[in-house]
Amino acid sequence: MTRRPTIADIARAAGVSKGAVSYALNGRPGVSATTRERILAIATEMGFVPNRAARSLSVSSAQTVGIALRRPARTLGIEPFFMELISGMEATLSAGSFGLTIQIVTSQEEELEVYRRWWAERRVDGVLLCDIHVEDRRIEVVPSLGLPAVAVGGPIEGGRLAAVWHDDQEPCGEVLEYLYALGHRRVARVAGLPHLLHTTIRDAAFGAAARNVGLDSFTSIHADYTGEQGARITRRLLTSAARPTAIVYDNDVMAVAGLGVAHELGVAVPEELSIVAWDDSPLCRLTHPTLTSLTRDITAYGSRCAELLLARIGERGANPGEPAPSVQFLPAALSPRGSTGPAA
Amino acid sequence: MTRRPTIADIARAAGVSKGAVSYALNGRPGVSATTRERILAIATEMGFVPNRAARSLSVSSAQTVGIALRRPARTLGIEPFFMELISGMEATLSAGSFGLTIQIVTSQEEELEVYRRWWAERRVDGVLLCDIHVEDRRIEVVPSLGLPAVAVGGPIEGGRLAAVWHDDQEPCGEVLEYLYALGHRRVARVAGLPHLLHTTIRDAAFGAAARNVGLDSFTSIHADYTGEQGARITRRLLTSAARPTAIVYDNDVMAVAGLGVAHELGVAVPEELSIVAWDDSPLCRLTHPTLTSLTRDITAYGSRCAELLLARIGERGANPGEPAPSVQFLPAALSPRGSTGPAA
DNA sequence: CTGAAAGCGCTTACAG
DNA sequence: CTGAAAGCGCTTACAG
Repeated sequence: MTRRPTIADIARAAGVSKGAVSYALNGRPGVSATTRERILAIATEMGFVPNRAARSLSVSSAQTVGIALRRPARTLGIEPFFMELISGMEATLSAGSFGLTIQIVTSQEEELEVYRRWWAERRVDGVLLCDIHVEDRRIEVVPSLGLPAVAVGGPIEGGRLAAVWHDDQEPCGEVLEYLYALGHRRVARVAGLPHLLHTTIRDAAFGAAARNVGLDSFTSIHADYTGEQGARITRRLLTSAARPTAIVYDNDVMAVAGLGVAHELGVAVPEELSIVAWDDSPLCRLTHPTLTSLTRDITAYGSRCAELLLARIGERGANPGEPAPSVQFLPAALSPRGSTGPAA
Repeated sequence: MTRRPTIADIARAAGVSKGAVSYALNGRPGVSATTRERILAIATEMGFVPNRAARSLSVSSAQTVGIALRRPARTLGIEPFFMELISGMEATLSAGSFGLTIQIVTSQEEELEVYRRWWAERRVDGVLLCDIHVEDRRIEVVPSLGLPAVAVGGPIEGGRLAAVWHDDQEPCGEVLEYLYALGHRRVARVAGLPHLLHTTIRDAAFGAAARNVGLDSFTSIHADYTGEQGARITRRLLTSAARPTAIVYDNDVMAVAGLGVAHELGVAVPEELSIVAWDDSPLCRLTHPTLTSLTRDITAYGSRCAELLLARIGERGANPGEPAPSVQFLPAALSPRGSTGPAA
């Protein structure tokens, strides 16, 4: 195995300067068409691939985007959401020949530390922020580092942090109208973590939709997205005096757990209980009955987030005063399946 | 936001050469204890963080490990396995201040292309290989590139590719003995993809165990790990003439789908059918009844793989002739839960 | 259009 | 123990 060819080798072989090789390789003016051709031919023949570190050092850009996932290891795997999101991001990143570097963290403090280090080391050019909280230090800290960033979810007040988000008002209305039409009047919701921005947005949207539709009762109980809490809360709901006839869950995992509890208690789905999962995933088609869900294209969502981040990186420092862009994505749509039916 | 401090800035402030700063920062001989202290103090005061690209260019190491995942986007998310594995890898990598870069690919050709590019660009120092096939070009190609690599799973014949694997004979025996003790005589297995090394190893191990235990019948049907196929095959098994009284699944997703089919067909679990899932995951505790599974600590497994890879990277070129290490991990252990019981 | 040179921010022999 | 210098492999003004 011999040493990898460098632009110096190509320059020598072509009888030109290293600068000329660089211009030719990068498709910039500065070399004639004929020498460009010749240089390119020699480069491919030698199997030349530019050294990333050298390039990064020169242009001071890492050609890499980072994502820090703050989830306990045991729950990280089970939600299909993240892998789908990452897969979508990665597709557009690698199309732009950007890499994706990933780190698991356990606290917000650690997460911010990772960002500071990554940015100081110039290891990444930008980051994607997940699970925005209502009071989220990242909203202030990350922009103030000068680190380009895009929040997955929003909208975000303040305008310094770019975000990709989607309207929840419409899908919340769609779900409750659908359940109402099926005759449901007592609906419960097993919600996500109360300090997540995204949960509070749904809290408001569902509240408004419940009033519009005219349900007799609509209660949200906050949980942590795990199967354990999904099961426990469902058990409580199904054994309560005024048992709901339909339950909406803020993620697929809790919905599947809820279905399990219905089986356990001998409550027939959908005859005695209708179940709706927010965020469709293959999980929702694994069960019997299959779960009615709110579908969004998470892969495409991830792609959109990555696109915006690349754009932000590209225009870095261009318009420092302007508010950060806030991009709206398609709202979720209802996919009716076997777990919903007429109220008993 | 001013320019980040470099070793030149520190050298100037400390009144020493850049070399001295580098020695001090890296804890190498070449500076006295007192100057070292002084340099370190100044560095921390200035908030110095070394530029990765510059370091990489000098030492020609990227301090990064890569992993290419070859799964269709729609199935990637649902198996908790990968996220848990990645989480475990990432923990030991970041402890060694290595980064993890990830890319999704769709074919083996593309995967090899990614490795070639990563290595040529010196973007990674090594890679982790997943889903080893029976006839796998990577086993030959990757070592011949000179790219340090560790296979997740094995053992691998040939000895040029390091691997971390675990014995499947013992857990296969444990499962079938357990089912036999419960009175099961006709057992079926919904297996993984037949061209995966890991599937063929289980094929052999289960076959041997079935003979040892003395089952009346044991048949393996190969599938692709998706819920769809898990469901379809289960439906076929449960409607066949000599219906099995127990089914073992090669992953959690197919097992959950199989349970759904049992519900659909009105086959009571575990009264009329026992179900065992290989690879315990939170998924297995989401259902009712909960699934008896073969448990292994995937996070720890990922850590072990990363450790071996870091060791391989460290000893790069040290013993070119020697066969690659083959590290054995703990075998899976049976976790009995609600989905198994006495045969009808 | 082309070439020679400096620079990115580190590390590491090599002399004193 | 310490300093001055070269080098890693690129990019990019700056002269011709």
